[in-house]
Amino acid sequence: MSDSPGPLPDERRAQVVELLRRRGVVRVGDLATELDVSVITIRRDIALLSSQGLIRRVRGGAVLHGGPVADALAGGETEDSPAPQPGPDAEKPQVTIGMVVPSLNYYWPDVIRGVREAAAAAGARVVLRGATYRAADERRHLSRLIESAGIDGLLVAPTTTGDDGQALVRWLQEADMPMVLIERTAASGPYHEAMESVVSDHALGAGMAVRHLVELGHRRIGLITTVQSPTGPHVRHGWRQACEEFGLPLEGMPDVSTVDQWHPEWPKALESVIDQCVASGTTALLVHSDPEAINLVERCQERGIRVPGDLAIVAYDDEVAELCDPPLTAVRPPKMAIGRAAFGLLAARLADPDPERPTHRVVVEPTLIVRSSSVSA
Amino acid sequence: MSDSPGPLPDERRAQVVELLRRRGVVRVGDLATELDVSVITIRRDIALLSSQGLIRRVRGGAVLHGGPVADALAGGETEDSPAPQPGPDAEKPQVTIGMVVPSLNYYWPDVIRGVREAAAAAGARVVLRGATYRAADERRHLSRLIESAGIDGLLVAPTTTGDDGQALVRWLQEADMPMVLIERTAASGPYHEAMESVVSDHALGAGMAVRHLVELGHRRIGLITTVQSPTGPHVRHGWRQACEEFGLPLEGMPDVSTVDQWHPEWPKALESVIDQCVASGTTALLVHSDPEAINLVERCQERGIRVPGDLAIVAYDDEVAELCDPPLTAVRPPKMAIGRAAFGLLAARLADPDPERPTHRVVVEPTLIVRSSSVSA
DNA sequence: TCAACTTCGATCACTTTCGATCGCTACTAT
DNA sequence: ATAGTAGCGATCGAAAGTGATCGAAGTTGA
Repeated sequence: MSDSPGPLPDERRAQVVELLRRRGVVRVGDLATELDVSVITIRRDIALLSSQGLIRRVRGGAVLHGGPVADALAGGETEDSPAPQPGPDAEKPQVTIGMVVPSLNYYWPDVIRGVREAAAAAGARVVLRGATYRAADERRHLSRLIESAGIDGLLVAPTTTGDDGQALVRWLQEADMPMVLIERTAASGPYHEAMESVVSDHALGAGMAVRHLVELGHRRIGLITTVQSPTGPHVRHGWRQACEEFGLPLEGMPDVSTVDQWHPEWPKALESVIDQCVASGTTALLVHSDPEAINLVERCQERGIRVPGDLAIVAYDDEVAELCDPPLTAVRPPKMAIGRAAFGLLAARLADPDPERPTHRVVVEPTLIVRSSSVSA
Repeated sequence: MSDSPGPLPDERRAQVVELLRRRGVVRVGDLATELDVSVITIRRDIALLSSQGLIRRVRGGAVLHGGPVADALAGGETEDSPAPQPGPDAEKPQVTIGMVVPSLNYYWPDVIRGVREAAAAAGARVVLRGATYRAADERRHLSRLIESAGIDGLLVAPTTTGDDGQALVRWLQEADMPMVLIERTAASGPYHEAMESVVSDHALGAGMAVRHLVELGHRRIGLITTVQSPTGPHVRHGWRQACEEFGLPLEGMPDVSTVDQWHPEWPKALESVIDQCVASGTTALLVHSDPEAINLVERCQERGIRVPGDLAIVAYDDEVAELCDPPLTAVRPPKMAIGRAAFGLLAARLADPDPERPTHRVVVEPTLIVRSSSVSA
């Protein structure tokens, strides 16, 4: 060894990478001579750098990832000379998740953001498809995803009701692909084991709304949901349970599953609902979902019914509740947390070597956002 | 050391950083000579500066973040030479979890193993305390853990029933420390929001047992649990639900919550239970938990009642079910998965910068293990 | 197919570097 | 004046890095 000390080990390794970047190919013997160390040291350096995904080791030396030699040999990577991955782990192949949601509007963008955020943090890729709340359409998207190369698992919010929905669920159960249901539940197998799922606790959310209204002194609290909403039954269950817990009257209270605001019958349904509130002395109403709640508030004002003075309103979903005048108190499902938890659950299953990993179901809690439609100024 | 005092410690450290900025790489020996201090002083300086994220320590010296060496090796960082993080903490301190379980026997060792395994994978430390199924004892352990230095979060399976249990839960809710309940649930806050928890789906487990027995042709299925078991009510709920789903008779069927096998009244209770089975024509029995199931099988054999020929038995917990003769079919809660999921949930909360992260609850599915006590040879 | 040559990696010995521990000194607060 | 604390340096065992050797494996040419 020469009089002056050579470079530090990491400094030398950086030189190896730099020389390789310049030349595209390097030889062990050449580097040993240039850097004034033994060939075994250079071999060890190259082995380490390769294991870190920084260069590609070949016999006698190394080549640059993305350089002409590596490109010509693309696809012929070995386990101790892998192709570089953008993820944090050079040797870990990138996981690809297929995701099918019933809509790319309204509720779902925040769930999707949660999934993407968690996937980005984990170095995974997400292939997203938006369907249309119809089982047949959903199945078409799912078939294409499953049949396409490279999908490791599925995040899916399938239609589960009706004959078509039940058939879709059975088809999913037989798909033999890791999957997590989002905001849906289903059972499978001879003992009705549940499928893995991540859901909001809508019953608890509705219960929060009822408790909030009871705290404000209300005792006649009604419920409006829209037909065909998968969330509706859970909201109704929670509303009923909480009313029973407080001994509130259910008999004669508005308990309506109505058409949604796009339906031609909506204006009549809206009048009927308000009439029922007036007739029954209802002083507070939980409405799923936001757009219907906003319409209801506007129509009340037109009829001289003050909100919240005469009728306190709590909306559900908190998508656009804030835009109402007055801004609506609302129950907000934890959409981004749902997305993150769904990705996490699927990733845990994909990463778990145990083929008999038990099914996990995750329930995430909504938040009550108190605004002006339930509390007086 | 020269006559005049050297620079102040922080002054010297600033010089280290400045020299590093100029040169890109520095050696410990060189700096020690230049700054007229020992190499150990420079090593300590470099260690401190690295922990502050200002420089990157390598063997023999340091390199500049963003300098040529660091850039060339980017992506190849090791755990003791991490890339600088935007977070407040360049060298993430080890997370320490306190864990209090009601017993270090029977059910809990596998849960503890699950926690330890997940903690080891995450580089976290677990401080374990075994209590005695008494709220006062549990509270004593918890107080000591909370008051001790360095506990970041709690995994706890507290007594939740009785006045003492409810007081313990309220005390936990006010503790202002991240925690996850294991195999327990509790609500808190003005809207009865749930505390974070990881539980086995014992109702589903009981339902699996009933389905299994129905598949074997049984229609008169009884239930035996032991008083004061936190699992018992969930098992009973699932048994009832599944019986109702299949339209099985509940009236007149054994539905007993008995003393456990250590109780002096156990032999009489056992006789009574078997008498009820004979009198009611019960052909199958779900028994929580294993030791009582084994005792029951033995006593049946003594009375000439064949298992499973005359009475099919499914045990619950699968701790020692296999040791029976015949080996018992049993429902096995997912204990290690529970431990892993509990640690994961707490770790996710500790890692999440969002102070309003919603509460997550995880439900994990048991497994039915079919052995000889329910199927004929 | 086989021999010759090149390359690789395991093993061992040696050197360098690191960090825990302990003792000492200087400084500060009481 | 004294106790406590911070900073420093020496010592020593542990860990990391390096080089030599040798058998094994891969490549090439006849």
